Amino acid sequence: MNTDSHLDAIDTRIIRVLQTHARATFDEVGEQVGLSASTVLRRIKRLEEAGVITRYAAIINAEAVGLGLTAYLNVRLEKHTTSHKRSPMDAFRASVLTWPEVVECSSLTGEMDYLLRVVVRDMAHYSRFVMDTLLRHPSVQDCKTSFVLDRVKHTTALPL
Amino acid sequence: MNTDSHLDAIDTRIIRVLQTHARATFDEVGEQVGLSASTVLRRIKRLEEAGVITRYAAIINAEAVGLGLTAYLNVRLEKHTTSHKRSPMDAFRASVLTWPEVVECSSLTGEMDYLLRVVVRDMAHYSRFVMDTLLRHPSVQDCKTSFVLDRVKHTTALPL
DNA sequence: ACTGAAAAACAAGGGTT
DNA sequence: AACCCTTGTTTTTCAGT
Repeated sequence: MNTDSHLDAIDTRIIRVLQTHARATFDEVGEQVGLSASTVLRRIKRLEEAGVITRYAAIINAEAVGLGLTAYLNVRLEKHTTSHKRSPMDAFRASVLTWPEVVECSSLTGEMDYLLRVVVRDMAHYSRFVMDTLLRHPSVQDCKTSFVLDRVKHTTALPL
Repeated sequence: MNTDSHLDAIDTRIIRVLQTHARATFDEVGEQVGLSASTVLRRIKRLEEAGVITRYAAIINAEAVGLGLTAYLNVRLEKHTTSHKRSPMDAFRASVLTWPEVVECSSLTGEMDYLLRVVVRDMAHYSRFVMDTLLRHPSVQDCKTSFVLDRVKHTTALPL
């Protein structure tokens, strides 16, 4: 989790390959960057240990697995601590981590406190999530939904 | 790219493993789901060919590679076609695909037309992107930025 | 630091139940 | 549809440059 992991040009090129082809063999990566498989192996291991590469993910077509609806949800929390134990913020964060529908959650500058990306099967499921789970949460004051009509671009690759 | 790829319980479990461990060997996946490596291989190949698994991605720690600032950008487009060639929508979409800072872009219901997630090195870079690129685009009417203060949750794994 | 060779592990296809 | 077995490939270690 280092902030300055002093990557050289070859590390950057290796990362670029793995961002789109995470199952490439060390030989294949080596061919792309002009290095032997064993050297590539050592560099990738170093990047993993330094926390630069955090994990490898298969990217799944949501519609193909029956998850046809995604929404962005702006959430505003209560401003006051009702209990002496912990803040609404901490309670909300802990809950978000347990809700599988929420695939992404960030705290933001601006009027709304959090932006969630929520992926569900259909509108019935979405409605249940908002009514029965989100709005019932004691930390949540209100929320605003925007449904995704079309995904124009969706990459997991950072601009390197 | 099928919408009904009739996945059985084992396909679902294989996907769950690969979503978080995309470089696992077929043996390792097989151990998790109780199947032999060759059977797992055939099922994964089938999922790839059916477009259920679209690709494999190494997930990179943005801060560790010097990309410390991420922002959500709500964009509203011009409503009128100024040229007879194509709509502002098409022009905007085509441009978004060429802007590397934009890692995510969806069209939404609600007041704003598009939501972008933008990842950059620092505020200077962000400012340049908005002033010199985004707002200069002929299709763009206006935009509103929310900066990410903290990532509470960020998974690439769908809730299966 | 990188390479190349050698051993161990793995992938991938065919035959069998 | 799944398993086992076999062959070719890949990973991983290690001595050498």
